[in-house]
Amino acid sequence: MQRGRQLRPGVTLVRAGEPMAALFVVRSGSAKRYSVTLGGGEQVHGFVLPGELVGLEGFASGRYTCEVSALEPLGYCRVPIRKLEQLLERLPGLRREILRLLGQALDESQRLRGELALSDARGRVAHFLADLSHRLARRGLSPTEFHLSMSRADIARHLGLTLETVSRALGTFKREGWLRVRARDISVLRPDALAALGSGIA
Amino acid sequence: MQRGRQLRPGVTLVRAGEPMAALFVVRSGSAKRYSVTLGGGEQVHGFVLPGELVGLEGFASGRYTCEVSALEPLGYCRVPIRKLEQLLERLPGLRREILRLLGQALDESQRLRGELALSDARGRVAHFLADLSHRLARRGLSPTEFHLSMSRADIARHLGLTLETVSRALGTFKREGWLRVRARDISVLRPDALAALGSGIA
DNA sequence: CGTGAAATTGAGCTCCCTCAATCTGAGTGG
DNA sequence: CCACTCAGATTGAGGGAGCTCAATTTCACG
Repeated sequence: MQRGRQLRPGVTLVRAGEPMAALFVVRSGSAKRYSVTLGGGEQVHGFVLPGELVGLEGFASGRYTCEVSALEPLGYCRVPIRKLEQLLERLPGLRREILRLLGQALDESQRLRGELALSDARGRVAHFLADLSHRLARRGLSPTEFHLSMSRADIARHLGLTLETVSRALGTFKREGWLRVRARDISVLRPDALAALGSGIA
Repeated sequence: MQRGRQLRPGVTLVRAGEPMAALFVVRSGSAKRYSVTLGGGEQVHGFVLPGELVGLEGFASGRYTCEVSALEPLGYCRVPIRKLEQLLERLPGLRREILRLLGQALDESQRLRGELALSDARGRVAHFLADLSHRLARRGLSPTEFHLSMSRADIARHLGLTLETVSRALGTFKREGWLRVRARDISVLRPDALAALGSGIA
């Protein structure tokens, strides 16, 4: 396990198609996971927060299948696959842990897919914020006051919307008194309302 | 590995919330993966074809997170987790294989999510058919002549559409000469056109 | 300040959803 | 053999959510 590495905003951590030589654990900052479509557009798969893993999809073919690039200064650790396999040989607990992490990623991805299928625009944005809030809280950060490291366009491409629609949804939440929005700084005033809307209570 | 088991249409193979005691390999027939929303609706995650695995998401928490029920008479094998862990202890190849399978499931789920985010109704239906065709072909079945074991409503709930829209999309494809549709029997006449539309060439 | 990118806001239009009627086909009983 | 039934699928009409295009406005950075 190699640690203490650092990346500047905009720099790419892994590229689609590269052989998967390592997993990465994000320590600080945030990153964007995306792939480039045939038309040249970006398909945003999600955002990586501190404490989360990068590169798991690579197990499928031995190559990464999407790009991950830093949105903020990104601190991370690198876990070489060779090293990981050696450890898996000896440590049954780690075996279970890596299976758990993969299962979690899978479950989460499916839940996100369901969200897309069921919710309308406002529901998706609400869910996005509620999810972000939840993940920040798990890392001991404030679930109600945070900074969006990604643009409205990134959020839109992640949620299958346009950036205008994302902006309007935020505007609605603001008007309803659920949020305070100042550019990319968010204050959540009514987490319950967001969570409800984001869970398909709509 | 216990084999030769059989299930009747409509019967449930695993239930959400049950402890994950085993993985399942489908041998014949097909199944629907879904979960029940708070409102009582079905959220269809996908369909399981012969040769595919059921239960992988269970690694996340040790419990299954969605229901899987047979659409047709379903032949399957049961792989107890205890047994699997014993084998993982001794067989490095199997360790890599299970990681590969989980990675594949994750990658596929993310690709599906992207599809939902990018495509319009016809694109989603085209992608659904192209994907089905591809998966059948991998199992040595005909990629151009097949039977849909799921209802239009199931397809719709899977794609985040209404059943009417699915029906209309199929109608369009038929009118354009891309498909022959007779109830649930599909003949693909222009696989290229479907694949193109389903890949976001739209 | 000044400049350019990002975000907000507005107006019109399109695609899909909603609601409703019709059609098809498989299973049942007379 | 045929009428009946009922679920699933198709088709039609109308309305609304979100996309497109375009004009400001706000914000970050020099």
